Amino acid sequence: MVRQPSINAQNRTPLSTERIIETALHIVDGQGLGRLTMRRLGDALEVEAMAIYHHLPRGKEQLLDGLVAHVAAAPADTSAAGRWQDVLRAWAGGYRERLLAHAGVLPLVVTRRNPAALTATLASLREVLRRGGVAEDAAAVAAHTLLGYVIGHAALEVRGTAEDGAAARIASGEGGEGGAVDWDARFRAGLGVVLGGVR
Amino acid sequence: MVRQPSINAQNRTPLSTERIIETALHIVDGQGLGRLTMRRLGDALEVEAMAIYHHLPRGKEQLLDGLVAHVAAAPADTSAAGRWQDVLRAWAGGYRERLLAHAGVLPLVVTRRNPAALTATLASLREVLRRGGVAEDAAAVAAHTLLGYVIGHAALEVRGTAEDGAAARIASGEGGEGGAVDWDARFRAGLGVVLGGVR
DNA sequence: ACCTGAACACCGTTCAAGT
DNA sequence: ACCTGAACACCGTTCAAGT
Repeated sequence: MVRQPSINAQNRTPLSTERIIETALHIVDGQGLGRLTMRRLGDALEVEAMAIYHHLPRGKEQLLDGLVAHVAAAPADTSAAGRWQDVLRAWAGGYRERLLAHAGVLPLVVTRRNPAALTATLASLREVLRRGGVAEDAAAVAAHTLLGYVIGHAALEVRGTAEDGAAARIASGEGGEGGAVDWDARFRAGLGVVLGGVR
Repeated sequence: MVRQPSINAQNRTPLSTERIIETALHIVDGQGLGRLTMRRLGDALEVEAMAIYHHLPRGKEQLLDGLVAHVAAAPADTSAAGRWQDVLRAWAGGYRERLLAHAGVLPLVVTRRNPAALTATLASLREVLRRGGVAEDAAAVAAHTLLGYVIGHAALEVRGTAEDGAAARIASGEGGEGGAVDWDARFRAGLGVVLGGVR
């Protein structure tokens, strides 16, 4: 493939941190985290890989931090009307979908990268509970428990537990649609367990 | 460093899958997942990196699968006496410690690798609940919820949320030992929320 | 200021060869 | 059967150079 750098360089929309992160997320969603390399990212941006370092001086580390921030920082609506149970149920559903849509970054969310992303989310959950009348200590525990559950459940879900499906099929005979786990229903049920346990 | 291959090769305990996995886990625990390379693992085993492929034909993929199996496959004691709540509380405490002791492999547990490891653990939780008199459907939900919570909480804990500690310090004034989060207490409290929600 | 191109020190893995 | 050594196709990153 032949390039015409000087011509392309002028007609291209310039590089930006925003565009780099979004392109990287697109690669991870489409091909997996293992195929996200600086060189491939450069190709997708129609730029030499080394140009990325001008916008992200800390290199790939900073790129991965940006991905985590982009998917894990999704706070609950602290000004929403209604019971806190409903507000948190709605948040949890959205957050789960977000994590599943970008399952490739889940391992990064779990690693130490980018403390701020999850902390903002955690603070919003605590705020919803406090405004709903839950005591300070119980709110801190519940916020942590809820976020832990949502992340942990998403992790189990992503792994796709084929054997779990097989076990359910054996236990339930031939009823239903063939024994496949209904993840939506199971998530909602587990969410009920968690929210129902908050005092 | 000069080697004497023929002499060393004879005096060394031979390579085995067991020894390879354990040495790899030692590297991950001590230096982090990012520093686990086939060449470094070979050095630690006092062997050329390529010798590992003779025991793990699928290479690094198989090595990582082995690490997950080694830490994530820790089923509950299905024949334990006492209330199921106490059995599961004990299991959860042990499993959490296991995950925290090998925090470097948590990202691997979260990824698709090795479905069998978590499935065996999940089945044991369901069995404890069923023997305790919980209905089939509720047991499946509770097992999933519990495992999800323990993994998710461990993930939050590993990230060490420094900002969370700062927020708690502001909210609580100068009481206690300086406002640091008591992770043990928080884990137990969250566990109470989850177990208390099971019908 | 923004991007390129060559170079460096690594990776995982294959493959022929040794014992 | 078990291990070695060279080789291949990649990595992330630095650095001098171009515009």
